[in-house]
Amino acid sequence: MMSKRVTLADVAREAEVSLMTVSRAVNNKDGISEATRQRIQSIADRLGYRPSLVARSLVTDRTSTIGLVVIDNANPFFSEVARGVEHAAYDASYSVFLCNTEEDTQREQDVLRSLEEQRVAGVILCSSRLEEDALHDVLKNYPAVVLVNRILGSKEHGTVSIDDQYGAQLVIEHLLRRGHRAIGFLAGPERSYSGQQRAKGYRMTLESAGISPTPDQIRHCLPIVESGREVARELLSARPELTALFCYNDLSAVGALHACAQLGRRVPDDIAIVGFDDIPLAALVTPSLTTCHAPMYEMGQEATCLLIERINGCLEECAHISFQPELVIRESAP
Amino acid sequence: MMSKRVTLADVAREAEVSLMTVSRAVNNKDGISEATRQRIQSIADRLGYRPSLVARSLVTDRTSTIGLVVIDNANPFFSEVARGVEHAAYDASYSVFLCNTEEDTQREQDVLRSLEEQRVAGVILCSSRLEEDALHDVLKNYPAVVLVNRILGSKEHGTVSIDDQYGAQLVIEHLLRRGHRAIGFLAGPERSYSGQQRAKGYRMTLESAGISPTPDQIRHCLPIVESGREVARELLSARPELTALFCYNDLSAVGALHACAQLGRRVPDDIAIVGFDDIPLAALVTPSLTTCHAPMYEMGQEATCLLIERINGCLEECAHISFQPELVIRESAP
DNA sequence: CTGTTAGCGCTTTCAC
DNA sequence: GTGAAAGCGCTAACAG
Repeated sequence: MMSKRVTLADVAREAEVSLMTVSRAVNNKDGISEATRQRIQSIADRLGYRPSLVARSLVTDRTSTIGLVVIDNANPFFSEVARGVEHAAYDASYSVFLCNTEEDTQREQDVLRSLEEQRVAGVILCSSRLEEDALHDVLKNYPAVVLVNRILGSKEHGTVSIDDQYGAQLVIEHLLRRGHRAIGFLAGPERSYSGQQRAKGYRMTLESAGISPTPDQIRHCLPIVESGREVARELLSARPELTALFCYNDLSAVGALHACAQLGRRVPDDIAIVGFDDIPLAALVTPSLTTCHAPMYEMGQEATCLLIERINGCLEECAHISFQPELVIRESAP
Repeated sequence: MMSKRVTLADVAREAEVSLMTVSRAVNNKDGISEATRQRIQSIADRLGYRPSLVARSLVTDRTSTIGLVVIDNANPFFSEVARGVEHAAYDASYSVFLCNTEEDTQREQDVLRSLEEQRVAGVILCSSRLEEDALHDVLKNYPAVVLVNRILGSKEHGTVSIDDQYGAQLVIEHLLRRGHRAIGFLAGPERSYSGQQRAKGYRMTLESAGISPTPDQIRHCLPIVESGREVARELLSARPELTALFCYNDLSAVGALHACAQLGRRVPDDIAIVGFDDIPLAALVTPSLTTCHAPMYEMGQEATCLLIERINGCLEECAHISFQPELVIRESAP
C-alpha cells in the first residue's frame, strides 16, 4: 500500500545537491538562488516528498501540536469549543490532539501525561476536575497552558472563562423580577469550578433579595440530560413548593423539562426552568429554554490564540480572558 | 515555568548505568534484573522522566498517533463517532489528532497532508467529499486507512458504514405502509456518499411500489438545521401536495420541522417528517423525530479497532464492517 | 544481564 | 550560495 518514504536525502540525490540545499529550498529559507529553489521544489513535488515533523521536532525541540482536553466531546458545549480550537489551530498550522476525561480524574492525569510524552507545544485544559495541587503538578511540565472554565490562585497559566457568577446573577435577577422566590438549583458536578461559581452567584443574588436558600434546594448533578432529569425529579418531589429551577447547563435543564412533564408540572406556568450555555438544543426543545449564552466557539478560538502566544513566549498580555454571559429569554422562563 | 526536560541520559548518569539499561528498565523489556529495574524506575520517577515519543518514533519509524478527519466536530453525529474513536484509541494507547474539513475539499486534502507530515500511524476518514481519484491520491501514502461512511471501488482500505440504502428502504416502506405516496427527499450534500446511497434506497423502494419520484421532489441540502429549514421550505412551497418528507439526517429534519411550522403545516397530521442517525436531539424535539438509528459510538470504536489491526499488519479479516440501521418510530411519522 | 555502536530524518553551525 | 559535520533522544543489533 505504501512504499518507502521519501526523505531529504532522496531529493538531494535526485537533484544532485546537498541535503542542506534541499532543506533550505523546501523551507523557503534564504541563502539559495531562486533558480535552484524552484528546481529542487519541483523535484521534491515529483517525488512526493513530505517533511517529517517528527524528525524536525526532535532537532528543534518544538512540535507543532497542541493538546485539547475536555470532559466529553459529545457534549455540545465541548464539541463547539473544540471546533473553535481546531479552526484557530488549523489557521496557525498546529495539529490538535483531542482527549476526553469522562469526568475521571485519573484519566485526566493519564491523558495529560501522554500529551506530555507527545511533547505537545501546549495544552488547553477545559473544566479540569483536579484539585489545585494535583493540577499544578501535572501542568508544571508543560511549556504553555491555557485553562478553560477554571481559574487558579496562581496566575501562571492563561485562562479563558465566562463570568459564571455574573451569569447566575443575571438568571436569578430575572427570576426574582418575575416574582419567583423559591428557586431551586441543580449545581452541576461537585468538582466543577463553574458550578461552584454559579452557586456563589445564585446564593449572593438571592441573599441580596433577602432570601436564604436552604441547602436542600441545591443539588449536584452531572452535566447530562439523564442526570438532570433524575435529580430534578428528586428535588421537585422533595420541594414541591419551588416555582423555578436554575440548572447547571442546558443539558441538565432539558432533563429538568422532562422531570416536570413526568411530574405533571407545566413549564413555564407551574414552574420556570433556566439553563446555561445556550447550546443549539436550547432553542430547539419545547418549550424552548431560557438560558445564559456562552460564546463557546470564540472561547475555543481565544484559548488557542492565547496558547500560541504563550508558546511563542508572550506570557504577559491578556493572559486572562473573561467572557460576559448574556441572558437569552425564551419560553421556559419568559 | 518549565525546566529542561529529563532524558534517558540524565537518568543513566544518576543511576550510574548505561543508557540502554535505563531504556530497558522504563520500557519493561527483559534482559535486566528485577532489582536494577526497580532501582532505575524509582530514579526515573524521582527525576520526573517522561519518554519522548518523538525521539522514539524517529527511530522506530512508527508513531502512536492516529488522525481522525470529520466534516464538523460540532455535528452530533461526528462528535459521537469521535467519542468512540477517542475511547478505543485511549484503550490502545494511541493519541488522536482531530481535524475538521468543514465540507471543503481543499481543506480535506490539507489536513490529510498535514497528518501525513505528522507521520500518523493511520487515519480514520469520515464522510470524505473527495472524488475517487483525488481520494486515492491522498490516501496512497498512508500506512493504514479506515473510511467511515464511504465505500470505494478498490477494497484496499478498511471501511465502516451503515447500510444507507437499506435504511432509506426502511423509512420509505414505513411511510408507504402509512399510506404516503407523495414523499419528498432532502438528499444531503451532493458529494455525500451516504446521501447518494440513501437516494438509491429511496428511489428503488418507491419504484417497487409503482411510484416514480420526480426530480424536483428531491433536493440537496447541507446536513445542518438551517439548510434543512430553508430547503424544506422551498420544496414544500413548490410541491405542496407532498405528505411526507424523508430528510438526509436528523439536523436537516429538525430544520424541516421548523419549515412546516412556518408554513402552517402540522406534523405529523398534515405531513410526516423522518430523519436519519438518531442523534440525542431526535428524541428531544417536539414532535419527536422518527428516524433511522445509526450506532455512531460503536462505529467510531470499530473504525479504530479496525485501523489498529491494519496498523499492526492484519489487513484481511473483517476489513469491511456494515452496521444495520434500525427504524425508530416517534411522533413525527408514527 | 549490561554496554557499545550506529543511525532514524532533520536543522544548526560553521566552513568554503 | 552551498556543503560537511554534529547531534536532537531514543532503540535495534550486536558484543561482552
